[in-house]
Amino acid sequence: MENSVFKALAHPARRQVLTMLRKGPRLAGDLAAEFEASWPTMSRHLAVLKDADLITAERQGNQILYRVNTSVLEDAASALLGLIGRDEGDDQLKEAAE
Amino acid sequence: MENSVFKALAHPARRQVLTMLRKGPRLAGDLAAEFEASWPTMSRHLAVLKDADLITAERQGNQILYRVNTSVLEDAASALLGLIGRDEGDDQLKEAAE
DNA sequence: CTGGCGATTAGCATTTTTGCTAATTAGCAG
DNA sequence: CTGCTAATTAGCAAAAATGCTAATCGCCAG
Repeated sequence: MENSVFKALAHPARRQVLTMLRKGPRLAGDLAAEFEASWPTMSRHLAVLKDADLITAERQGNQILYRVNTSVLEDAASALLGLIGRDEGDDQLKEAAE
Repeated sequence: MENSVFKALAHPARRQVLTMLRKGPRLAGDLAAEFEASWPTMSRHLAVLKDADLITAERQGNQILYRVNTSVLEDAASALLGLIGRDEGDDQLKEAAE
């Protein structure tokens, strides 16, 4: 679960996909067009992201619309912040507490 | 170099090392003792973390003391939050793509 | 039904990561 | 120096990730 998220984030192309989805949902082909990699390669990157629940896919007739799943991204960021030394001992924290 | 950070975070054992370092610096052997993996394996995980600048090593006579580098961890968390398309509040970061 | 487009799946080769044992380095004590 | 402990590096094999081309699936127009 959490593991697949960080694994998914490990590849630059996949992080870039998330960056592209930041401004809003986009079609698979639209995303693939912006990469050097072949279409099937991008398709697999998208599958990895979907597997990690970082994005969701929605069919729109002929094409497929992807959108970012912000809550999972937030959880990951939270987990990282939780790794930063505080006096408490829980590895799951919800608030950035700034 | 963001890339090496996320790559380093991709392995559960390495995230667990960071968790252990959260409460304070620890000796390499002390860390290795808490894992099932062999000592050399842990040594390499530590090397990966050090490569990503997520931890720093300091010799203490016979042993080596590791401590977490919170700023890099913060940067990574920031990068993740930056991937979220929310336009309220904190938006200060360099990009995580590439 | 057929053709075409969007996208994924299959299958394969290459590279990277992981994890082990054995060998080595580094420091300290005598 | 020798011996001992702490930790890393070397070298290898197994597993996983990456990326390609070719084949396939899903959907819609005609």
